[in-house]
Amino acid sequence: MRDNELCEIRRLPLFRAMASENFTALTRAAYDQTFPAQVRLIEEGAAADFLHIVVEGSVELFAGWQGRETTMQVVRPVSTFILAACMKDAPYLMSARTLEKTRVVLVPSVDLRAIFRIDPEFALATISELSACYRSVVKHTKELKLRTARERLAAYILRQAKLDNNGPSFILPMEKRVLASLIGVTPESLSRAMKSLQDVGTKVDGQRIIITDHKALEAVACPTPLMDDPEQHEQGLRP
Amino acid sequence: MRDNELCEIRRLPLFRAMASENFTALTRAAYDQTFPAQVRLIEEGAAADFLHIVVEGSVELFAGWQGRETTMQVVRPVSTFILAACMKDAPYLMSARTLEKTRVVLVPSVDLRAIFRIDPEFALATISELSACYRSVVKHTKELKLRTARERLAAYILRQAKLDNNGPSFILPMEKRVLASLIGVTPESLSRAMKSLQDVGTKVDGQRIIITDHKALEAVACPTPLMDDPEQHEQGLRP
DNA sequence: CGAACCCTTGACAGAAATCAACTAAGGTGG
DNA sequence: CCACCTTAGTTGATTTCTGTCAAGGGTTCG
Repeated sequence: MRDNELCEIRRLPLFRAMASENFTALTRAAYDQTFPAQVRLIEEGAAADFLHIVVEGSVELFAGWQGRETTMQVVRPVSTFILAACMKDAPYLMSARTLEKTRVVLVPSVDLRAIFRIDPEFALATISELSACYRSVVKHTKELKLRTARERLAAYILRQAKLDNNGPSFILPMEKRVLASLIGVTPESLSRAMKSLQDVGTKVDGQRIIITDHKALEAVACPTPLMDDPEQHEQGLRP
Repeated sequence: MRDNELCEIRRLPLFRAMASENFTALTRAAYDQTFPAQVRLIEEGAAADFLHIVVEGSVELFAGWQGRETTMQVVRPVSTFILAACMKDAPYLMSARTLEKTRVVLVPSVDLRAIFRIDPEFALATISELSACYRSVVKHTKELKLRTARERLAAYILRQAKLDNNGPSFILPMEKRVLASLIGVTPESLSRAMKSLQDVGTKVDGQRIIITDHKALEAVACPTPLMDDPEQHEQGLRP
């Protein structure tokens, strides 16, 4: 594994405080790999053998049932995913696939579980990370149950703009059909929702979203920290 | 606090393995209280001062936004709730109210955070508990996005019957309007969904649900461990 | 150049919310 | 003990929203 990545991983909240020798032990057993787009990394129901860390690219977490499929989360660098399954040694609840060319570091979950038993700092960091993950899903669920499709889209746009330095425009970080599934609608419905937001301060030009009237958009989304503020782990660490 | 409750709390996975003196320290600072029905225990957005443990009765976790409201979870004895907010010292994402006369034990979250720093066993148990909480919400979210209202109701009925010794009938453990909100529909829609399930092996008599054709109901719900199996913490500890 | 694939648009169907009325059950106070 | 009131639940009529199906434009990639 390249030193470069090791440093970035080490900087993650999850690994920042642990003892050096334990970090070394963890990453010695780990390996990193680069995948092309649309590669399945994880199949839901399988045993949780590896903690995954996205170093470059992006990964879609999704779930299926009876021929239906839905996007649960999109993970960007540098972040981990499926920590909970690893910690409980339980089957993955979600599948994962790369959305683009993606570099992933895989840490064997047996090593993880061994090390959080001997490194209190790592155990504390794990608690913090899991709490953040939990709170993220709760926010996602609240949004699904409390906001309409149009409101969810408006809120997403405001969140994404904020992450992108709060500029007046940004490029969607995923395909629209993935975004549609993430916010819980069909691509057709997303398309119509986008259109309907053009009356309230939004312009769409391909993958670019332009906010022309921030106040008007906020009037639709009514953002609140209890649904819209990202948990610390969510945006990942930018290089 | 009564010895009786102390024992039950001590038996919880979260507290089972920790050192005795730490458990004593935790519970010395704690106090227990009994509330009538419909009392607000927690307001979303408030600081997470106490870990709550339901000892008797039941508590509804719910969230609101813009005048709308939705039930996120119903907690029954003996279980904890809002652990994640306590661990991160972050604002509660959900409100809580008693559904009936309920006895709750309150553990100051400062003490919690102090003790998981010095008691590795407690830290490990916390990791396990948080992972289970995370996985529960993921399952709830998957269900909302992948199943229709009718399918969610069918799945709920099968899960609840299983918890109730897999008998041919059971009593709904909450009011129907609360169940409706939990599965993400209006009370009117729940009522119609119940009716529509009468064609596929279900009978309803007030609060009692009778399963007359388990196979037929399963054909609607298509239960899968990845959505329908409870995480260990969910059903609580029965006395 | 053709073949996918993504996105959009339109027409339609289906699901669920809303609004309103009515029943039934439980609790309160006379 | 009964009349009254409140509230949960049901049912029907209607509207709104979202999904489905089908078609067409535009892009990318082999």
